[in-house]
Amino acid sequence: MEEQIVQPYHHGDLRRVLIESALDMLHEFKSWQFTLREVARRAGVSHAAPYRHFPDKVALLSELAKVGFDMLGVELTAALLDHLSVEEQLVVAAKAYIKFGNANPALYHLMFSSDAGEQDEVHLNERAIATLNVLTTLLERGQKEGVFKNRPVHGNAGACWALVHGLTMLSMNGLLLPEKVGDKPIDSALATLLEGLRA
Amino acid sequence: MEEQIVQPYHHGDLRRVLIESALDMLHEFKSWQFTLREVARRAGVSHAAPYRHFPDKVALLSELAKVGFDMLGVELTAALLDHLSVEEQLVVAAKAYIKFGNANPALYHLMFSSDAGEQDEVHLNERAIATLNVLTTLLERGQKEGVFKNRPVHGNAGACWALVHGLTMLSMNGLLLPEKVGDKPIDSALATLLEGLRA
DNA sequence: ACCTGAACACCGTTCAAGT
DNA sequence: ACCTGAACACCGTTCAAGT
Repeated sequence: MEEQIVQPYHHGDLRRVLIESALDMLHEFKSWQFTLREVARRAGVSHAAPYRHFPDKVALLSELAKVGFDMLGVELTAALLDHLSVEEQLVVAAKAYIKFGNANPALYHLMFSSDAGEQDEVHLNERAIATLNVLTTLLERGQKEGVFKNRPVHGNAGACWALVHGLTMLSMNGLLLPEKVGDKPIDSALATLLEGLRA
Repeated sequence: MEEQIVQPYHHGDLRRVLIESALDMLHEFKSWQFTLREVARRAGVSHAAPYRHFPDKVALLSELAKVGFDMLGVELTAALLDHLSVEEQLVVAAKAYIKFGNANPALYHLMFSSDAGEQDEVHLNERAIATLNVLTTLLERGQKEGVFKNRPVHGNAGACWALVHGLTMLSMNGLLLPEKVGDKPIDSALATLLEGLRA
C-alpha cells in the first residue's frame, strides 16, 4: 500500500548534498541567517548527521567560502577571451567579478567574513590569493606589451583587487546610486584605474 | 551588613549603556558572535530589558552601524590637516580609514553587512554617503586647484571609496601579505590611484 | 562507517507581572 | 514608563544507540 520511496539509511553522498543545500540557502537569504539544522532539513537528514562530515558549523561555512572562491575563479577565467586586449580583459574580468558578487551576495559576504577556523584559514587564503594571481598575470602581460607602466606588479594587482572588491561590496549594498556617484560609477572607476596603470 | 551598592530599578540611561556594552563586545570578538543576551548581561540588566529600547536585535545592530559611520567620519575629518596638499590629504584620509577598519574589524564588518531593516537602511545609507562626501569634497578641491583631471567627481569619489574600502577589507582579512602583494601594498595602491586622478 | 533521537546549554522574542 | 521572570520555539553540539 505504501508507495513512498524510502531513503536508504546511508545517504552515500551526504557531504556534497549538504554543500549544495547550503549554497541554495545562501541564495535565498542573508548569510547570518544560515542554520546548520536547516541545511540538514533540506538534505532530508537528521540535524546531527552533518557532524559526521564537518566538525562544526564554521567548518561547513569555510568550505562554502572555498567553493565560492573556486566559482569566482571559473567566472574570471571564462571572461578572459583571447581576442581582447589586456585593458579590455582587465575591464571584462572586473565586471565578471562584480557580477558574481551581486549574483551571490550572501556567499560573497561569507568569503570575506573570515569565519574560518585557524587551519582552514590557510587554505581559504590560498584560494583568495588565486584570485589575486589572475590579476597579477594580466598586469604582467600588460607590462610586457608596454601598455602598462613598469611598476612592482604585486602592488598594482593589490590595487586592482581592492578596487574591484570595493566596487563589488558597495554595489551589493546599493551604495553606488547614480544620483550620488555618477551615471556609470563602475565604468568610470575602472577608467580611472586604467589611467593610473597606463604607461 | 550588606555593603553592596544596589542598582536602581530604573536604569535611567540604559539605551546608551546597551550601545556601549555592544561596542565593547565588538572589540572582543567577531560580529557574528554578537548576542543580545550577552549585551544585557554586561549592562547588568535582564535579557528582556533591551526590548524596551530596541524593537529587535537587528535594530540594535543597525544603530551600532550608524554609530560606526559617525566614528569613522570623525576620524576622517580629524585627519584632514590644513597645511597638507590635496593629494596628501587624500592619502592621509585613506590611511585613517584603513586604520579605523583594522582597529574595529567587527564593527566595520557590521557597517557593510546590511543587516539593517527596511526603514533603518535609509538612515544607514545616509551615513555611508557622508563618508563618500568627504572624498567628493577633496576631489572637487583638487580639480579647482588644477591638480586633478576634470572628470565627473562623483565617479572618481566612488572609485576612491571603493579602493579604500577594498584595501581596508583585504588588510583586515590579512590578505595584503608583503610576500604576495609587495612591500607597501597600501602606499603603492594609493600612488596608482593618484596617477589616475592627476591632471 | 554512517545516521538517529534524546539531551544540554544556549539564543531571540513575548508577555504577564512587578516597581 | 521601565524592568523582571517564566515561557516558547528555536539553535549548535554531544552521545548513546541503532543500521
